[in-house]
Amino acid sequence: MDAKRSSVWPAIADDLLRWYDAHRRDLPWRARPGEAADPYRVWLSEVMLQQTTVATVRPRFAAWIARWPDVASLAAADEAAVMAAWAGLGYYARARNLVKAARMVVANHGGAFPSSEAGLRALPGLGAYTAAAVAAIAFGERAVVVDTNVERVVARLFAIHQPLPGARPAIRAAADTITPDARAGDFAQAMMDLGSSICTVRAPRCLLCPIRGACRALAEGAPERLPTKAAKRARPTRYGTIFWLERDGAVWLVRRPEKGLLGGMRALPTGPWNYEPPALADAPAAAEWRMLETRVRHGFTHFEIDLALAVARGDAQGEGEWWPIAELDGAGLPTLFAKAVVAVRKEGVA
DNA sequence: AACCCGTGGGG
DNA sequence: TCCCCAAGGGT
Repeated sequence: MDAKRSSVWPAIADDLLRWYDAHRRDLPWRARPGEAADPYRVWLSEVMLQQTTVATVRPRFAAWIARWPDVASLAAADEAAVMAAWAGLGYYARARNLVKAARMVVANHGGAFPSSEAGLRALPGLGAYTAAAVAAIAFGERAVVVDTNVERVVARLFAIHQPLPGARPAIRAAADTITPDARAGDFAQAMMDLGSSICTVRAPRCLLCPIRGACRALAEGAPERLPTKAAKRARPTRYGTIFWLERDGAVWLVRRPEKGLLGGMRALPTGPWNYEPPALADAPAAAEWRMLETRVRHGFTHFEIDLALAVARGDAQGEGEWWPIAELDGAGLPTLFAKAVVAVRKEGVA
């Protein structure tokens, strides 16, 4: 580890920080200039922003802070309530790890976040990026912060043509050479602001870029072609059945297994998800199931699912809970099942 | 080292 | 419509 190495290209950091001082975005989790950052807010925002857009996170961050304003309150929270509060944000392991990490901070660190990159990296849900980002932004440590924005900016700045993900080590090494000792957090956020507003994926606004003079990809003439990426695999379609079992104005909900897809989330029962057309296997009850006309299609990262909707009235078997249909909005269902609820409300159970 | 893990918006 | 993408992490 060479955590205290100064940048090789100080002029790049200087130009970028000057630009940042004039154009920085005003974001709810960002401390005002001169104010101390709150590690809890920095951490929470970084986790929410993992693979998730600023526009999506903005309102969710505010609601979360209103409910759990500090680590101690989150550590004391009921995990099911936390999972429900995360519903719709996706990548639900983030919510499970949020609770685990908060409890570790309280139990093992006296309620204060570790300030070193290595200490942060030991908490669940903090990988290389997030640990570096929190160390830099919340604690001012010099850390090499590489997210997808920084990858793009650096790949262009140094004209790294090797495809991702193979290019990651080279990109990180290059990022290290421009990371300054001072204002590490501002530098990281400046790189991300630059990537999101100037050095964009499709049509970079190079005329507005504060470091265009140093950009080798611009000199080569086609910065928008970098970074290059390995080809992606096709997304297969799977099929399955969602079961809507109703009794006395309530519907039968289950909790999905902790690990795997939508892990730990409240859900409608489903059968197995196969590459064949759906059947009534694994129904939560022996009842007179009726198939609705509407089907639910939903895309995940690596496959698409096409689900039939089976509805019935009757008693349930196994583990689960009756949930008042009128209060389903508060159940914290992932989007896939929220779509099913809309479909059932439209067609009715009869 | 691949693969798994959600969702909503933009072009 | 369809594809790509976003302040990635875990295994």
